[in-house]
Amino acid sequence: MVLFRTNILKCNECPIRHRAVCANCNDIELNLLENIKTYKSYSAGERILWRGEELIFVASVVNGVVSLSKTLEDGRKQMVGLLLPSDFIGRPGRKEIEFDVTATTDVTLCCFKRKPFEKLVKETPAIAQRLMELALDELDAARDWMLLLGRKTALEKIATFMEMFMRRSNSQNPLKSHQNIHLPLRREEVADYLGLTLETVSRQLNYLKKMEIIDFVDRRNFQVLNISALQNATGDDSDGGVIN
Amino acid sequence: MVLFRTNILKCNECPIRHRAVCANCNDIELNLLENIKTYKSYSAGERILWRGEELIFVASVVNGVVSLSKTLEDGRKQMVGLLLPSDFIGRPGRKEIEFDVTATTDVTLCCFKRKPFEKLVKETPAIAQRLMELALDELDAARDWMLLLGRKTALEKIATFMEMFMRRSNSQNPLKSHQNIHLPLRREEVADYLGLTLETVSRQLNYLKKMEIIDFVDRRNFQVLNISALQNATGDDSDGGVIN
DNA sequence: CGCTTCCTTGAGTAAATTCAAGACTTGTGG
DNA sequence: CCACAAGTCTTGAATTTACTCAAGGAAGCG
Repeated sequence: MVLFRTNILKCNECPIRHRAVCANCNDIELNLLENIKTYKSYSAGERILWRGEELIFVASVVNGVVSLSKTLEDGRKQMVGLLLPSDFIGRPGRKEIEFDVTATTDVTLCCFKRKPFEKLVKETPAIAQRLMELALDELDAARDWMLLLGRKTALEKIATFMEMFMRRSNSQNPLKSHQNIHLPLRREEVADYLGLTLETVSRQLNYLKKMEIIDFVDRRNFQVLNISALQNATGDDSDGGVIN
Repeated sequence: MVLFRTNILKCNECPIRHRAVCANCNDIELNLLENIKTYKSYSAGERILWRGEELIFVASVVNGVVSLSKTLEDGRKQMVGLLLPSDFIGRPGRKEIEFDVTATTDVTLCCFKRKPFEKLVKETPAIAQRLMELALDELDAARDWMLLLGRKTALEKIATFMEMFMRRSNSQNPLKSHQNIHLPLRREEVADYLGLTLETVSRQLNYLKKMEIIDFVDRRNFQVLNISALQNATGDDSDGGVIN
């Protein structure tokens, strides 16, 4: 399952140092984490954990994209989480997870054995608090996702998805058009994210292209040509939910 | 907005004492909560909080049902949370909420002013830990809900919903048929929960009746006549997700 | 009783799916 | 370097599912 062990970075040099579960830690607390961490790498498509499997480790995503998904008995699949670098896998007090965890791209994880980590959480409020923040952020995201799955049209789903990737992919200049956006998912994975079929995803993406709202560089790389048209197509309130 | 102030119960006599945010508290901690709590009541249909509104209090649901919902600009609505007695409204570190909070039935809340409550949370690990558990339970529920919204058929959605209410409504004898199940939602609210129209909800409920899987006592009260047929109709794994 | 709200049912429609075929990409071995 | 295979994506046609629109019936409330 584990392909190779990546060279382990010093926490201080870690790209996710200030966003991951360790974000609020001081140098002493960081050392405690450093002592129990190991890196594991997975190649694209590899299964990291199966639903129901006992969690022997918890982990932060260092790089790559990880998907969480659930499947019905006849194989219909729904993605229920998309983890980017600094996101966390595993929760305090949970011995197992009730979804599959898959490496969508090549992935490196910063892993902690569950039991020593949970001991550390109990003794370290900075970690406990950060875990809480991460869980609440996921809950917020899950609720927006539920609105999308339950009530948006295929076009609105695609537009929402592209708009989200636009914002996430370049957090420095979030609203500049014609920037390259890398899409780390195949059409089928986008479909599983949005509750659509891959054919519908393809059709709607090509519709947005025909409308000159987006353009393809290649299958996995896009540009947004018309940001406000894209945002209008999401179906969300034009103010993005901000009041006043 | 607030209709009347219910007589305030002693925490020790409170029906949600052992499931709510105070579940892990000892008598001393309970006293601290008791000193800052007030009760508020709302009648069915009343709005408790608007999206974006500043949270001046957080609360436990003492009795009644509270719904959390999001709305698109053209009015399409999706329920994103259904809170029953002992569930909690408001999260540590969150000044506002990004959904509407509505009393679905007559409701009594046990309210705490946000700032004193957050101070108490910081000083009381038992409360902080219980809040974490409640948030993680909600996250698990949200992920099952996403699978339902994204991938289940109308019939599977309805069956899943009824099966959930069956389990929740009588936790003593969870799997006995012909028990009365009270449904605290109107057809339109069920539709908003499931991402359907109210007509489709009505049709599928009557289909389950025609199949003699459920029976109506009246509009709001049902019996499950055939539990295994209902569970088969949910589309979920027959083992309920438990792996050895 | 009469009004309002809620629910049911039917007919026609629209949206997304399914099925099918073919084109483009990428990687591999000759 | 090319040929071929596997994987991925696009596009079209037919179908299905759930929605919309419409009407009427039942229940709850003053």
